[in-house]
Amino acid sequence: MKVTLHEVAARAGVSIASVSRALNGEIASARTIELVTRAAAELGYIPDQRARSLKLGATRQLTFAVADVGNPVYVQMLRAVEDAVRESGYRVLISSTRSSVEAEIELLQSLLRRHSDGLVISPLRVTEDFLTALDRLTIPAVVIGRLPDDHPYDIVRTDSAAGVDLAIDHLIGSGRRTIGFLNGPTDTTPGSIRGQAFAAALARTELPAAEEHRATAADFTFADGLTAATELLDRAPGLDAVLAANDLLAAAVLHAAHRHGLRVPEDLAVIGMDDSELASQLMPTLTSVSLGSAERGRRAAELLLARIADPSLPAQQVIIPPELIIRDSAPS
Amino acid sequence: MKVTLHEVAARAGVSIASVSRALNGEIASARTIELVTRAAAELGYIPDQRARSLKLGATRQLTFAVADVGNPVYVQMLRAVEDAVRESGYRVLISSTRSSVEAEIELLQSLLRRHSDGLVISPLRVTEDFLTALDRLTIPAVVIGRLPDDHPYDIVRTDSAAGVDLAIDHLIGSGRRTIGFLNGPTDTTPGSIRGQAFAAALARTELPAAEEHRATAADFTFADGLTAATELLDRAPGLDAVLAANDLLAAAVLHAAHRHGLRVPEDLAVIGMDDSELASQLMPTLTSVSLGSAERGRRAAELLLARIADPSLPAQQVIIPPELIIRDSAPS
DNA sequence: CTGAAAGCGCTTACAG
DNA sequence: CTGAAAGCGCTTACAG
Repeated sequence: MKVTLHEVAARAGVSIASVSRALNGEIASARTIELVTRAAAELGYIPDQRARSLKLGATRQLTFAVADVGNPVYVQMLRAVEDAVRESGYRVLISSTRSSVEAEIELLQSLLRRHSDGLVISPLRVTEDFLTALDRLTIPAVVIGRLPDDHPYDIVRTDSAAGVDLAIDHLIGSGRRTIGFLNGPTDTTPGSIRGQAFAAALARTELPAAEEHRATAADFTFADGLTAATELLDRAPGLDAVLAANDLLAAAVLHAAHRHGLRVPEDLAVIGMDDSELASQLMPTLTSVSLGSAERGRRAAELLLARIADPSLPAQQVIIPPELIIRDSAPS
Repeated sequence: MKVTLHEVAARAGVSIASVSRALNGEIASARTIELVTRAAAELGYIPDQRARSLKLGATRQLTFAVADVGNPVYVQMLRAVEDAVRESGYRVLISSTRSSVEAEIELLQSLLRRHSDGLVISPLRVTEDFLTALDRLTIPAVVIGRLPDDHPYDIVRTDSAAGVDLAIDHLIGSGRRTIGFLNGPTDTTPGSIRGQAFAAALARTELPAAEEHRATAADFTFADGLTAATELLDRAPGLDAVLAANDLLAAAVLHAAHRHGLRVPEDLAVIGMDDSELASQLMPTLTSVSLGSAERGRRAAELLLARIADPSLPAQQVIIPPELIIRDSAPS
């Protein structure tokens, strides 16, 4: 038997308007508050979110869209988002888009149904269709990543090119001379940026920058990384270091190296990117470029809350600097 | 500028009732359908989920509550739940309860606000308060795990005791004689069951079953596992195998073994439980007891959908048998 | 087949 | 301070 405002009002002997006011801290007499509070408690009244939301125009739900729940980098982001948002009484809806633009666009369309008050999205591929769908959105969105300049969204991103530089400098500094790169798909934002950054970093040095020192995995996953890493080590036996575009790909390099009889870090130094929890779980522990995933999550959530509070705010761009976390796979 | 039924009705020159019927495939003339469909398309009309939900009593949202988004076992469960539910047009809301009973109870209470039509929950600790909150729920819930017998919920669980047996038999079969156990907190359901199963399994054999061969991590995490595993190997240097209560703890054993100068599997065989994605990412790859997490997720989602469709269904209990997945950390 | 009306459960001007 | 009423955007008996 459902208990609504009416039941509480009847029990308290007041109108439903008074119940609503008393419960929401609006103006009400002490006596009303007393009666209503007791009646509500006795009946175990809980306001219906949907009705409230319909009336108020806000759902108190935020959506956080990630490309792949299996990628550990999102774990920290998600926790940070939840923490930043908890105080404000929002619930966080996680949506896993499976690295598919279609799924992302579908999500954006479903958001038009107004089940969320805001969106934090970390798109892997920024296509025209994606941008169109994003522009159609009727709720605020914060993008973790990059967007063409003419799209006025709040953006939180890292400087992964600088991150690549940190990694390369570290490898060179520790005496490595033939550095390979295992990238993810280059039609993704991170794949494209990191790939270019790697080429640029090598170009600044005297080091060999052969095409066969680079490989591209079909996706940013361990399984695809394993295939590509095996190929890479087959093809370029002279490598003494490999930078991988994320930690899952780096884990794959560790495995491929082992199969090729290479010791890490003695024969081959390996560096990942993301500094996810996986980095310390691997063996040897993984030197990784932290791209501030927790920080990005936190800042994105804050920007979103700020924009929900005041939609007229100018769009902001926050850049989180990368940091090299040195562990055993590529020591000093 | 918001477009509602009224705008579509005005443009199509019909009543809002007709718009609703035409759009929902209710009875309507071909001409009305034609007019309405076009008007809706031209205006980019998207029905408001909240209003629909309020009227219909259903939100088309399901909640999936996991203890820790950082635990890779939930990745497969989540994917399976999403897949099983996709066809039915439900959105899956992931809630991360951070291994805290309080957070779980808070979640159950928030569910009373009716933002979800159903819940799949995998509780770590089944306390009285938890059960009370579960019983108060006004929407169907499916539990992944165990519950006292007198609670008539749909349950999907594995037989982790049988899983422990598989692991022990495998270790004995491959010549191990001094088997340690790294458990998670024993006040959790899995911790308690797996701990007892380990004791029982050893009791059936001739093997030594000393108290100092067992250790308990403060939580089912890598970090807590590392502390406990290090202690265990310090205290019991004679072990030739360790079974860990999940894959994260097993990863910790791998690290602790390395620090103790033990080779895996030569000096120490290691087996995990869950057969999560982490198992093949570790090095050596981890032999692990699959507890059918994807299957549990899928079955739980199916039970939930069935119960939403027909709340009068008798409560079911589904048991997924475990399976040993042999990899390098404990080969045949 | 169609429209006017009621109602899902709330919140909030508006009178009093 | 309080209550009656309107309305958020839908769906669906009920007449016609």
